Formats: sequence, structure tokens, C-alpha cells
Amino acid sequence: MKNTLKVQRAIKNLTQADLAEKAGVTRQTINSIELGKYVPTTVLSLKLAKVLGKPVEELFQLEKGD
Amino acid sequence: MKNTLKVQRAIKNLTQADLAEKAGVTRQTINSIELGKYVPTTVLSLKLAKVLGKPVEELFQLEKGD
DNA sequence: ACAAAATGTAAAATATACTTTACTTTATGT
DNA sequence: ACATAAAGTAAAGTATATTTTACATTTTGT
Repeated sequence: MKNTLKVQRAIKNLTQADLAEKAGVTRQTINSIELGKYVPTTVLSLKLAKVLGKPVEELFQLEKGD
Repeated sequence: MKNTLKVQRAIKNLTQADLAEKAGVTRQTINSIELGKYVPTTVLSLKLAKVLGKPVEELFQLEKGD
């Protein structure tokens, strides 16, 4: 799964730590998701969508292997 | 987290088994998610959104405790 | 009422999300 | 160049998603 978190953070001028705090998770969790190390739960992606003001589909996109 | 899977299935006239097959998971997984027993990964909610033709936000909604 | 389909439930096993702590590397501002 | 902030990495531990198998209950059609 691809993600656009880095871009969305840049648009809102948020660091990983900022986003983590707003979403209620640790900085490492945001870092790992952003780097594609693992897939967030739907609760977390909904929270990220809320914080970043974009639909889940704009933050995360399925790839061939998914 | 709330979900509208049962309604969306009804709209598309799909059984839990049908939806499971189309999303590439087991029937129990769909059943458990539908009953709120657990939260799907974002990959799965994106797949369900795709199959059901609705955005993730329309299938799943955050609640107070989330 | 009966048969069949659909849904609910459960336990054990496996995979993976997330936290915590802590350290390293890279970017940014002055 | 230097200091500081930001981002990357990693290992151990905990929580939870998902599968498999199997059975019980409920719903639906005739």
C-alpha cells in the first residue's frame, strides 16, 4: 500500500511528532507507516484523514500486491 | 468504530461469504468486523470500499472511545 | 414445518500493529 | 561550522487482526 503522508504533512506543515500527537500515537508509529513498514488499522487511518483533512483514499492507495 | 457493512451488503445484495470472497478474506473476518469484534487493517477497508463502491468514511466511522 | 442458506460463535495458531526506550543519521537555521 | 530539530532505525514486549476448523443458531423460501 502506498501513502501520501509526507506530502500531506508538508501541506499542513506538520512534523511526524506533530501528526503523531494529533492522532494519538507515537512518533515511531507515524514514521513506520510513512515508510511503508506496516499498515495502520482503519481507526488510525480515519484519525489521520481527520487530522489531515483528506479522505482515507487520498492518504492511502492499494497497490498490485495488496 | 461503527460500520455500515450490513447495509452496504444489502444494497449490493451480497452475503458475508460473497463479500469475503471479493475482498480476499474469510467469511469469519467479515462477520467479526461487521459485529464490531475487531477493526480491519486499512488495506482491507480500502478493498471493502472498492468492492462496495463507497468511500472508507462511509463504511466506517469513528466513535467517542476511538 | 422443513430444508437449505446465512449468520453467529469459539478456540488455537499465526501474523502483524503499536509501544517503549534508546540510539544514529540527516536536515535546518544562524 | 555548529547546535538543534527532525527523521530514520532497531529490539523487545504487548495487543490485536486474521486464518482455520468446526459447530450452533437464525433466517429465508417453498
